[in-house]
Amino acid sequence: MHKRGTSLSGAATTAPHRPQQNKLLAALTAVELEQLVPHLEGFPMRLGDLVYEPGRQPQYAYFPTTSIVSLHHVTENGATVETTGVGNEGVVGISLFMGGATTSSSAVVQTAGYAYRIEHHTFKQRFDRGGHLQQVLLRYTQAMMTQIFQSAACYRHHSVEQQLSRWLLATMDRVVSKDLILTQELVANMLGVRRESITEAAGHLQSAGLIRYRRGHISVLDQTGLEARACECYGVVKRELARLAS
Amino acid sequence: MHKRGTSLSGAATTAPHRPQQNKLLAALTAVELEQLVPHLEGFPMRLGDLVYEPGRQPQYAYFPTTSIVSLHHVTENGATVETTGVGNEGVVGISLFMGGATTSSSAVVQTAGYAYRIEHHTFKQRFDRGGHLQQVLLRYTQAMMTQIFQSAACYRHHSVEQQLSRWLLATMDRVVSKDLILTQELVANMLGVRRESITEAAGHLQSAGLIRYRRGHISVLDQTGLEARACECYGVVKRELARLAS
DNA sequence: CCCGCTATGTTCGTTATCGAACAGACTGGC
DNA sequence: GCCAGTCTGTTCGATAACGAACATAGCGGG
Repeated sequence: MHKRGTSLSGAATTAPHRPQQNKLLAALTAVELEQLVPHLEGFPMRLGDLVYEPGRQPQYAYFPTTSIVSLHHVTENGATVETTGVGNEGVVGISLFMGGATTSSSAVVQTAGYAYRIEHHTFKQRFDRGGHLQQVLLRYTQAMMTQIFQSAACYRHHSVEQQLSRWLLATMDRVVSKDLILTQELVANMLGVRRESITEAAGHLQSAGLIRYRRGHISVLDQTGLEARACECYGVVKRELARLAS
Repeated sequence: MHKRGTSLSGAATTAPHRPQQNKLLAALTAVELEQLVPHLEGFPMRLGDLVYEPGRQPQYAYFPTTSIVSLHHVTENGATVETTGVGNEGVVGISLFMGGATTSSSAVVQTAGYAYRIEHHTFKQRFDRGGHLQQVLLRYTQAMMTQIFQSAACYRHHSVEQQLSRWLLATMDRVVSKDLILTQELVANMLGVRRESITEAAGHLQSAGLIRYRRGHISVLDQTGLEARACECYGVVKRELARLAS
């Protein structure tokens, strides 16, 4: 009586995660995706997990769906900066198909969630076939480069408060919830500034009514207002990502 | 005995410019290079020439031989930073094969000299054939990303004097002469700092006997000493370029 | 050979960020 | 319900880089 639905409908409604939640995978043709799916392994990403270590050959590429991974650069004396964040719009593991084997960056899970991962040989193999998959990946790589260009300019010329605003907005765009789970210390490491500078900047944004935060949480209250405080970098990167994704 | 070589050796010694002076072209197989040569056009690069304009579709890719091109990012209020320099180790026009069409950067000739250029359709076509050319270009792209990662960290964490040292060393590596033709104003734009800051830093380096400069010229006197003053970024990028070029 | 342009030098006060040190407050686990 | 550990708030002085204004000096074209 009930339950006459084929297994498909049941599966579709109950499946909590699908590869298509990642925009790069979603951009593939049906055929390509189908061929790739057997090699994709759902993988939980826990906050703080070290996905890539600089100088080591990575074994997998990761397509985040609900998680966010942060790519970092660490200087000799331990100071860090985020070079890019990767959410469901991208992939972690560019170097696997670019040919360099190792990366100079480390990759850390910044927001817990899910990702699909693929073994590096298979990944490279599929990339080398050319076609749409290659095109999608290269375009994304270029979008990533734009992000880094912009970040470099931003680090040089914009204030901590502007950068914080920008970073919060960019992170919001990658998650569903309006509540980000992270400490000020963590954000400080992302932006490569002191924790106190974040406290101060966040204080300003809060008294302006743009965000609200408590121990370990930050919520954006007024996205538009925050955009006005942020530097142009946010908009530039967002538009470029949209342009290259189309 | 020796010289049993034919006309080839003669041509090699008299030709003032050869595509092989560019390391990427030199890394190609003989066959690939031969197929590419008919499409390569020798091209003089004059100081200050605007090679690429942000947002415009470039018509050529450029393989510098003796020239240096600087990729810039310009912020809304006109402030600039160099994101990468491209000399004979690279190519200007990544976006042509990455698929994004336009670039967000502008490219300016920083040191006059020579380059070989190739029309963008042909370039893309050759790239899409895969093979060694593609591999070489992608590897270079990755090296370029490393440079930008490092620059971002550098802009955040290192002093103007360190950055100036680094930049001078990197530039020296790309030219034959020990005498760089550039003003302090120009260098300031590269590093995204005030001209006065460069005057000050250069003054220090000069009194330490590491460099010598006069109106429009800077010469490096003590490369090793300069490396000691520079931040790690110089060495990191140099090693990575070497690694990925091999 | 001189004039004007442009590059460099120098000064001043101002600002953002740093670095260190410590106080207070929240939260999760027992 | 308490305690330990961690996160946040606040202070202080130090410093690097900024912004503007002006002085000097070298170079190249007429």
